[in-house]
Amino acid sequence: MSAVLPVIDTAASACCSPITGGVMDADEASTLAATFKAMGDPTRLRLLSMVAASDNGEACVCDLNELLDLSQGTVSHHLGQLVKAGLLTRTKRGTWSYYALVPGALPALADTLRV
Amino acid sequence: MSAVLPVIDTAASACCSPITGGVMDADEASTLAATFKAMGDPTRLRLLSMVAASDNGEACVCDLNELLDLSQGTVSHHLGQLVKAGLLTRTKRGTWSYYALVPGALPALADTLRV
DNA sequence: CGTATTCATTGACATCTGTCGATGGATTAC
DNA sequence: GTAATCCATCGACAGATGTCAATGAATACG
Repeated sequence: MSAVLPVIDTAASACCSPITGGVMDADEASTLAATFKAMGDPTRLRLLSMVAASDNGEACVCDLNELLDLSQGTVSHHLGQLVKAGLLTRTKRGTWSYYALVPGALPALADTLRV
Repeated sequence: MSAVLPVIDTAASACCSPITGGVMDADEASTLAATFKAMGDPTRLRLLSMVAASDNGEACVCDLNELLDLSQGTVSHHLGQLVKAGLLTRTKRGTWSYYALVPGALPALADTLRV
């Protein structure tokens, strides 16, 4: 039987060659580095964990904003970064914006760190 | 005799609570973010892969410097960042500095990304 | 309608970061 | 000892980044 590979077509999925799988070329390194860079900020890491921990796996900015001692504009900026990095999705319902983890994005990133 | 210092209190060893394991507090987020930040640069990612791919799992700056189109000072700077982040070790033998992966550092980081 | 709420975007600002060239210390080779 | 090699560190600089306050667009509510 052949293995079925779930295809996740995000920025995160593009960086799947493990770090320890030989010398990386510049392009691959840039792509993967962009994702790690998005996670290289405490606020964004907390946002990720808050989204992951919220009910239904999604949270709106109003909830996130209260827990962080930052202006609304700053939080929105960080959320935008995470979306751009392919780690979060944004869904607008009415006045609210709901953010959720991109399925498989974090595990795909974890795979690049496997030995 | 000098005192024995067996404790490796690096950033990598401290970040073991998974991102999806509940809302992270600020301290934990800062510690983990520092490690991801160190990996958020293409050059440093390439350096990691080059060290991992080299014989005996270690490489000297002279080798690394040739493959990257950067000045020696810049490469040394990046290597210092990776050491500071707890991802590489530095061993000086004679005139040469050899860098190697900190055992378990990358897998520990991968664990923080598990769902 | 008008007002309030939610949130992305903009402009401004201080700080951090990546890069280089130069310097200097340590070690090896002659 | 002198010269050469290896490499960390320093000073400088342009560009990126995190933050805020203010603005504006879209929607909901009266």
